[in-house]
Amino acid sequence: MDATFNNNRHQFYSGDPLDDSDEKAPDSPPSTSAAAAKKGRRGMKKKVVSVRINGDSSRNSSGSTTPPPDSWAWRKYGQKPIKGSPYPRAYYRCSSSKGCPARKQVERNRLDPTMLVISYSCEHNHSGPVSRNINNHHKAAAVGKPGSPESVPVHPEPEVEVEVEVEEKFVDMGEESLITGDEFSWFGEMETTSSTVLENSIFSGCSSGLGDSLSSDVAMLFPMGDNDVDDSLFADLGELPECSLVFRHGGARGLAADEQPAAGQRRITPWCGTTT
DNA sequence: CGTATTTGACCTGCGC
DNA sequence: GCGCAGGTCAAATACG
Repeated sequence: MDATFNNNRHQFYSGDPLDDSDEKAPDSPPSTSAAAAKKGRRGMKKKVVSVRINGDSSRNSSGSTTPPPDSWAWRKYGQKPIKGSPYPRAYYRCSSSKGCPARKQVERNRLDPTMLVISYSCEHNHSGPVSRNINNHHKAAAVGKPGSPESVPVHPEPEVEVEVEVEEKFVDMGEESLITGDEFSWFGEMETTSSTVLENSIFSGCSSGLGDSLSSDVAMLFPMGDNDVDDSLFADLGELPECSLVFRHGGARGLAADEQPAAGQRRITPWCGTTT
């Protein structure tokens, strides 16, 4: 057993982190935490979006440490203070599906504490997540969500159309960059008048990730107008990159002709969703 | 009793 | 090669 003080942790890292990344998928490559961390958590694509929360729907958690409610279930698996940022970063894992490798990082904007920066990172390099179980907590938490994890590498495709106003920063954003999804369904609940979503340049890069279906991340900054979001979790979130696309609730502006789905309306697509 | 959340520790990756 | 930072996992605790 633990020769020293290393309990299961060592067995994970010391033994074969890659193998035990999630649930040990002999067939499937490491696609979750350990894998990402080893492969290149810093090199993996991630979508960063900043959204300003009005403060109405964010309080759904009754002041808990839960980010805006989305169609998926997220479970907090860790929190760490970021150097240089007065605010810590919270790490969430998708518990909607047992094999959902989707992860979410929530932090508070250093410059704008009222804004939440949510980074979505999901990498589906395998087509059979079924074998991948979540941690102990996930084993029971992964339920109650639509979509079959068996064929769905990630979350199901949401059909919630979120109107976001894109600022001039919208450039390389490919169709994949579109934020779609259930994930943003709460968007409409949050800021019905002025939801500002900042999309990091990374976002555009993520679009490629979708095409690759390997790994994509999205981060959203939620402006917490009040304090609905919980103070505990976002008590000290980090800041958002300067190069972020700003989406607005009400009409997409500055969208690329390609990106403009309708008259100023943008469809948010799940970076990692979809596939198929 | 079950589930979710929180804290601590360890490992990996990148930068200098 | 060493150090720093970030990220993830596991276990324990708390709440429903």
